[in-house]
Amino acid sequence: MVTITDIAEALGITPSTVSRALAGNPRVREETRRAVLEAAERMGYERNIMASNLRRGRSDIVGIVVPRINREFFSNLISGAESILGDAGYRAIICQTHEELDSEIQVLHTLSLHRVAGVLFSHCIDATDSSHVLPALGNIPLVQFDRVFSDLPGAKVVGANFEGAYEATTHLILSGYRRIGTLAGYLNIGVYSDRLRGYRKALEDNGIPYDESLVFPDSIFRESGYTACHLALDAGCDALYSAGDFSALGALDALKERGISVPDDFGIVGTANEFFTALTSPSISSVGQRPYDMGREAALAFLERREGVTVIPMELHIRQSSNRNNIWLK
Amino acid sequence: MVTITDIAEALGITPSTVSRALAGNPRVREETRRAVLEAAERMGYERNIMASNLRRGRSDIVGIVVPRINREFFSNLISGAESILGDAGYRAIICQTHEELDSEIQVLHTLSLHRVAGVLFSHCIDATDSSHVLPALGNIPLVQFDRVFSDLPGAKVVGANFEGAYEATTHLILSGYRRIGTLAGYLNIGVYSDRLRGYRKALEDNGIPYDESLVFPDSIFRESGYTACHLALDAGCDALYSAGDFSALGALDALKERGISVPDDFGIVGTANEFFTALTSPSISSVGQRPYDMGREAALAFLERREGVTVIPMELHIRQSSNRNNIWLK
DNA sequence: AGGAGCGGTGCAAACGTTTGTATGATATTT
DNA sequence: AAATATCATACAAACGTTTGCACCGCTCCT
Repeated sequence: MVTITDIAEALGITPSTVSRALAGNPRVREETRRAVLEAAERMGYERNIMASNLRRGRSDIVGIVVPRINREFFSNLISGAESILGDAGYRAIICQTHEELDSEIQVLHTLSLHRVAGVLFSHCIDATDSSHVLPALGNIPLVQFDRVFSDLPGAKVVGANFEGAYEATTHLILSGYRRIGTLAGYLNIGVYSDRLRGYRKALEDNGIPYDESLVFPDSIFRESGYTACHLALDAGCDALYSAGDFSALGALDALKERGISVPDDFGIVGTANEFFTALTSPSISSVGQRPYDMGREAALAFLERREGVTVIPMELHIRQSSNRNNIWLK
Repeated sequence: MVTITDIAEALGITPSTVSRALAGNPRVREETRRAVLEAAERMGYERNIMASNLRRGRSDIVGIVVPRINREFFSNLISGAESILGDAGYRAIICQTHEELDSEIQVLHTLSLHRVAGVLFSHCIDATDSSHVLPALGNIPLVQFDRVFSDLPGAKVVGANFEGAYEATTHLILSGYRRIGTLAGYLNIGVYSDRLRGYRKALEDNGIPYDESLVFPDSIFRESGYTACHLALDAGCDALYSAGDFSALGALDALKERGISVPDDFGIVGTANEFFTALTSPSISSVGQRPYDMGREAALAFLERREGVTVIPMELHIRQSSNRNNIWLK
């Protein structure tokens, strides 16, 4: 392996000058700089990242922490973040917490030990408050996305959850559904409480009283969506706004089981715009979160050491599950 | 930050002894070792990974290189690998190539610069031969999985593609389909050529002549599957074994467009057992690859510095798209 | 009794980079 | 002309760990 010392010897100068030349430090003569770059190229020099990291006290790696990577939302978000980080000379190290708090703490701590340059982070469902984050992470720059703790420092990038849920619920109302429940997520998490607020506001703005008995919290998985949908049906619902797509899928399972026709007799809108929502029968309407853009924004927020909250608009994708009487499509 | 020097001073010994004690080196007295561990714990010592990496010339990070992370197969494989690597004290850095050769070379090179402890690797479609790998990667331990170059050193972990395709095709034959084509993948890639061989063998073992005009290569995406299925229909096919699930989905699109009833008049089996295959109407039969196990095996192969090929069995999941006359399910 | 073997520890040199400070040579000011 | 500023480079000390080698004291052998 060729080092800066080798280059220095070859040129009759010292490693420090080589280092500065390579770093683009203005305190080295242009002529010297060119000679160094030429020699480095010719000799096949490649900076020893580990030595550089040790000396500078931090690495060129950014940690991306997500609950799971096999979600359309998170995997696309990661791709978006990678595209920005890569251009800026950073590498991403992707970590899954599998929705487990212990794993989340562990992961943050490991990233901290690796002195990563920053962490892009979406916390797991099990994390009810942020008290574990800073102790595990130390003073490493933090950017939160999607599921954020508002009391933590650093930038936050979130979808327009309130507006998205508002739009989805309004859409159900305009489609003529009258008793609209919601498969709410975990209400201690901001994204889900925002969606619930949006749902509620949409009802109230349309003169429909908000009925807490039609709110089914903690249902974002297929199983819990299935169970909650049965309860919703028993409560007389004829539509559901679901804060997740997997729970919307579970609801569809329940409706099929009961032989209820969707969208004729029951409407559903999910959230996240997972790939599969377009494939089910009926296909599932869903409020999409533009994850790729969120990933890019999160990466930019890190690079620019941004503070404050960036909100990414959401988009309603109307499909069969809410397309009553075919009034929305074709 | 507390260092081994701090611990050494606190105990009146030298950093070298502390280092050896922490590493579990047998050349340090048991009593000393306990004292060091106790002091380390008490003082909140945490090894500086960057210094350790620099000195040892390698890191505790393992690179996992896949074409895309938003595939059920790859994301589950990653989870499997992570579970093993984590227990062994390694961290995974996940890299996507997005099926682009340039990106693949870049990624391997970056991992090499980071002196990762090893690389678990599945190459992209664009890579027609292995000539770029070793130059970019240097002498870092390599484990290939799924899409492997047989001429590269190191362990390989692959699904039983031949057997899987054989089973799927046999299943179609037993279902009474008579003119069975195949949506083959990129035949310069081992997994796909193996699947084609399995398909062919199954036909021949059942007295059906292999007809090259029913082989539609390069179709593993939804679009290419759609196009190829139209061609297959024109060629008189009444069934397709597809080497991918997305192409099977595309085939379903084409069949719906033509109003052909599946599975009554046409049978399909895909490959990979993507989540969505169970959700379409009709649901898509698929040969699954047990990605989680493959990930575990790949990680173990790295840890044990294994050589040679490990084959993971595949499983046929029979769903509606090939369940003619309801003979297989219910 | 003298030397060999061994268990436990210390010494010091790495690993390759970065960076504060010193140095020497010009250029600029008074 | 002397003092001062400016520029480009050199010097050397880090960063914290690991590890070959040296060393010391002890036991065991012949």
